Amino acid sequence: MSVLEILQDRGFIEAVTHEELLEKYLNGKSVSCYIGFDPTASSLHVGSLVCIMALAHMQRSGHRPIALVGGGTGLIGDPSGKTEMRKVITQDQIDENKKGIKTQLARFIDFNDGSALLLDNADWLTGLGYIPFLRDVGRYFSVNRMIKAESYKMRIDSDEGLSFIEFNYMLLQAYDFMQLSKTHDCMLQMGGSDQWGNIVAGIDLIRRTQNKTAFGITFPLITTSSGIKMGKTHKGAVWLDPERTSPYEYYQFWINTDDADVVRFLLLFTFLPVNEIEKVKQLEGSALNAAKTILAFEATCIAHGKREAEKAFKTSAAAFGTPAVPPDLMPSSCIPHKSGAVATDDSMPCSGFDKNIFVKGISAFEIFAMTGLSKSKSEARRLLNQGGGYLNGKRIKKFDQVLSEKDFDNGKMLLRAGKKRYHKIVLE
RNA sequence: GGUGGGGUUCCCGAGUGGUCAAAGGGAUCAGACUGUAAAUCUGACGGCCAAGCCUUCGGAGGUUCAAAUCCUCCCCCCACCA
Repeated sequence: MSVLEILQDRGFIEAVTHEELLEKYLNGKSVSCYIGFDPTASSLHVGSLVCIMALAHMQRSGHRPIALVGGGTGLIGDPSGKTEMRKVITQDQIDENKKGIKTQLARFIDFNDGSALLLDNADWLTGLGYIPFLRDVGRYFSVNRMIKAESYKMRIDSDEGLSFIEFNYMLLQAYDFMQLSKTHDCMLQMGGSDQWGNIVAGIDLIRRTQNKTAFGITFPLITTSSGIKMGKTHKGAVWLDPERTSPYEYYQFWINTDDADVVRFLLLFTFLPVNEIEKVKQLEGSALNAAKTILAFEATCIAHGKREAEKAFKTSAAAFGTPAVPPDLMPSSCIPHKSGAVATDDSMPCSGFDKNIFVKGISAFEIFAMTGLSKSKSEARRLLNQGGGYLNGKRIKKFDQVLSEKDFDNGKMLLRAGKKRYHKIVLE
């Protein structure tokens, strides 16, 4: 089965250029393909996961993925599909962010022995001379066509407008593609659907300058079925960096997937065989929870490793009850299928507090603010007043209920905000 | 450079001297219902030593008993013209 079919079956494909030729190109031999990553943040998040998984599939099919960090273009900011101008960031920040990105990509893609590459377009962009660039590259771009491009439309029409520096972004990305085609024989660029314009621009440039055919694939923008952009929660983005989003939170993010999204997400965000995932379609109602558990486990496993996935699984079992995962449901998953998994709370968010605080006694709302379950004391009061605070599973009746040593069991105390957010307190 | 229009709480967006911590919507959070689902309903939604106090309406001053609202200067954005 070809990669293209795999990607197709799994729902990665939004659009491709010259499909038949591409199919041939990919089947003939091992080729290179690239996706650009924006280094404006020090960590990738769930929103980039489709791209990352696509590269991983490419690698699994014997091709060589190239992750291109936009160290050069990051100094500009891609306006495609954006309503606002991107903040321009400094070189130092970019260098810093690049490191983080590589570490995270390495969990999904094997960079050993050149089987995948991480490149930075700063290497060839920052030294470009303006006049030569205009002459060699700029001449091939029609402004008439650019201003009609869908990706610029939003900005052209908006009040904010589009600055010239941003307008150039397309040329630079096209130049990247051309550069990679020359230096790494990389004739395939992939990206989110907002990248279509930029990708096609690169393909055109390669055709005009080298008379060669290059290819492009775009992925759909993944939204949840409620129409929200994938990967956002009350805390903001869901990061791939375990320091920013702990494996437990990551697991929780996935297990809270909408019913309607489970199959789609299993296909996109796990490597489980398509035919096994197909069976999930027959599940209804609460039976889907088992599928969500597998989704969460697999996704966590890929991003953070099996150990962390198991810890998150057990911790969730301790908090929410052990889920029944039928053995015949997606048997390829390495989730503990058999029941009897031990529920522990290893990876539950936890803080240690000085014992004296509880010897004296402390108001519940203060503790909620201190643990971060609530952002401020006001918020904590509100939460508790509305009956959203729980101590060891029992609702806290008054916002200033005093917590003391008596409330500890075996040296620990379990707080909960709302239905899902737990926090463990231990004495130091 | 000229002329006109703008910058409001997470976002959109009302508000043009007191009744404004600021309408409405979205997002978010909690409660009920549930399956750690969706939808729905209810409530909350700046901070704090909490029936009170403090800080917010681009920035800095000023007028006034009282300003997001009036005046002055500055910064930024947009449109049209050059």
